[in-house]
Amino acid sequence: VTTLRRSNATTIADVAAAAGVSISTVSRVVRDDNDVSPATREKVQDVIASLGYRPSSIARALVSGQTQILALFVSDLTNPFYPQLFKAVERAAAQAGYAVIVCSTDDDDDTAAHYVERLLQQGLDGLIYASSGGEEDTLVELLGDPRRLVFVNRRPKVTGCSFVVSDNRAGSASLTRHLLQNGHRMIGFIGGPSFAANANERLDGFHDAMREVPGATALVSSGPFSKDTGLKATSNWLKAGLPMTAIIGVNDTVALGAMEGILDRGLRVPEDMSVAGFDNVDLASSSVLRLSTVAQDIAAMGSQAVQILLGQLRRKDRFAPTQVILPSSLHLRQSTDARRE
Amino acid sequence: VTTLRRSNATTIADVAAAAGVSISTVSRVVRDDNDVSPATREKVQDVIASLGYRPSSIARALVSGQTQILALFVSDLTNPFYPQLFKAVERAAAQAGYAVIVCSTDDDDDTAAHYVERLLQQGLDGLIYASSGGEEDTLVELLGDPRRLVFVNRRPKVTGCSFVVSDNRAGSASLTRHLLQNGHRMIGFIGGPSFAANANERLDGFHDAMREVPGATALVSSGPFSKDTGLKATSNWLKAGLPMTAIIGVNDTVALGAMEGILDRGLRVPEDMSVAGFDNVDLASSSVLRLSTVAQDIAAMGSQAVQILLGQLRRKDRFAPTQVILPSSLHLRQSTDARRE
DNA sequence: GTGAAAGCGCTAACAT
DNA sequence: ATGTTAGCGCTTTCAC
Repeated sequence: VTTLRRSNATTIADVAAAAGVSISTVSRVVRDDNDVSPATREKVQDVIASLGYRPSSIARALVSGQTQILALFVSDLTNPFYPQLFKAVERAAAQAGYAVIVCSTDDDDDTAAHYVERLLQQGLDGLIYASSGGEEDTLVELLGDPRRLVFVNRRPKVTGCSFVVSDNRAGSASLTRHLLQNGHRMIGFIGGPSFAANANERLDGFHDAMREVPGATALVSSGPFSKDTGLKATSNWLKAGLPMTAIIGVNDTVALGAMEGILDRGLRVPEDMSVAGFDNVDLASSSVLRLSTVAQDIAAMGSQAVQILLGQLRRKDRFAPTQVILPSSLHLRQSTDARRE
Repeated sequence: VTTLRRSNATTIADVAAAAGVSISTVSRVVRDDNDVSPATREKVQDVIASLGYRPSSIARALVSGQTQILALFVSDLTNPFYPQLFKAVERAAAQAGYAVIVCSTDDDDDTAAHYVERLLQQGLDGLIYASSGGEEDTLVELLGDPRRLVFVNRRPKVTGCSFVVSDNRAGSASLTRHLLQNGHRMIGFIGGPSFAANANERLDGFHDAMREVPGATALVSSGPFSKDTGLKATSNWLKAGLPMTAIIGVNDTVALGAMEGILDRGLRVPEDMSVAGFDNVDLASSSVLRLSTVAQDIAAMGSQAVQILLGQLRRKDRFAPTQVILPSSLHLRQSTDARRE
């Protein structure tokens, strides 16, 4: 019985035949394995080159269980934070010979779970989860091994997993302190969804700083990580006649929405209202925004996540999670230039 | 010889054993194949459910040659056009059971070629190329079959391939005509790199419209699709004292850069200078920009590309490329509100 | 140093 | 309607 389903690609058998050696020898050469005599090695390599042979990762995956594929879970690539993260992840992954599949979860647990199941079936080596929120245990359980997983950006509730996050609380506190020092006494904080640890930490930092100044009033609103959340919270506050003089968005996108709300109302930034955000997205430094923000080292976050993940995948002995907290830094720009006093 | 490399996953053999049927019967049930008696089918399905069996895509791929993996090539995910495109592609792909690998080419042919080689080795069913530029023939050759490829966003130079692009020339012309009607007589066009067909088409459309008005003066500059290109071109023109009253960016990012250049110079948009772009990126509608722009139907572009690609992959008979040109539409906002006369 | 052969988990003839 | 068997392209014992 001859199967005609053959693809046009050269196989290891072709190489072996052409080189007059056995398949195993070719395999050894390809994998840089043990002793192969220099002579045969060279001959095989020549044949490989002339035939343009490339080992099939699929066949390899079937026997090794490794696909050289990583997944990056994000909530929404439309938030400019994620493309920047992706670039860092992609670079590090590509360098190690891994491809990366991007999955948008929209911060929905079911969506994430479905993706994981499908990817597991398709054969995925590891997962970088940038938008953790709810059912992390389910996730770990599905994945079957904490080694295959690194959380990024949002600190997970589950223990025993590796993660790379920013020092959100301290960053937020230092931003808030800056505003307080500039004389602001009523500051609005537009937070994120309650399941997002980074949002909570930033809110905590905000309160930390506000509590240090007697008489300072904190306004807090929250919603999804979107422009609209910033816009609506700001409009509501403004409509209600609340006399705050500064607004902090839980990220730059929310801060942008806040700016829109301010401008739509005919007010100016920073003369009438200071605005600040988080992430230091590319856009923040633009002359059209000049947005003060707490910068995260997104590139480090991405590349470290990959390094940690690949390290865990490699090591077969017992596993200890790596948990890193990256320092954040305050970038002050014109959106918080005005002084109150 | 017993291999102990077994992964913890349930295999088709486990199911067969547990259900007391042969492997092929299980395979038939899984694939919804021909006649299996309702009784056995149900029994097998029960066992599958209770064992949590999931067929290995890798093993499947080895025999079928299909991995259910698509790739999306973009130049730079940091340009907000691409995340929007990705979302459309991802949705359509996921619906059909495909995962999508994103690759950033930075508009570099070598990078793209390397990615293709690696992906081919890893087993990739099809490719959506959103940032075509140079060596398309090499690409098609590498891929081995035009069926596996759909160009998007930029029309390829090679013939015989499917693509989905926007009606860039007409869109650009209608935008330009609008500016001319508003009294602008010296208009700057900041274009993209020469290898990008969409940039060239937009420039052509600009010239089409400008030529219709005697005495209208066209200023043209170009560079990569980046904010910086817009910023620099604008600064140069302004510094040179050129009396243009409107600037068109080849995309919204370039237009944003132009805005920055104008603001940095202490000028206002639109009072001193009208600005317009292309793509209608989410940010364009923001109150901080209110950028007039030629909108592309990005969602349609992405989903149609996937449909076409999957259709081509499915059909094994002879192949005829599908080439679609999506209409673009003018979105006028405040950035072009000022009238000259 | 090299080869033979088993097997990774599945699909697809080919029997029955 | 169901089972048997031969691969898919590779890695990996195990012999020699």
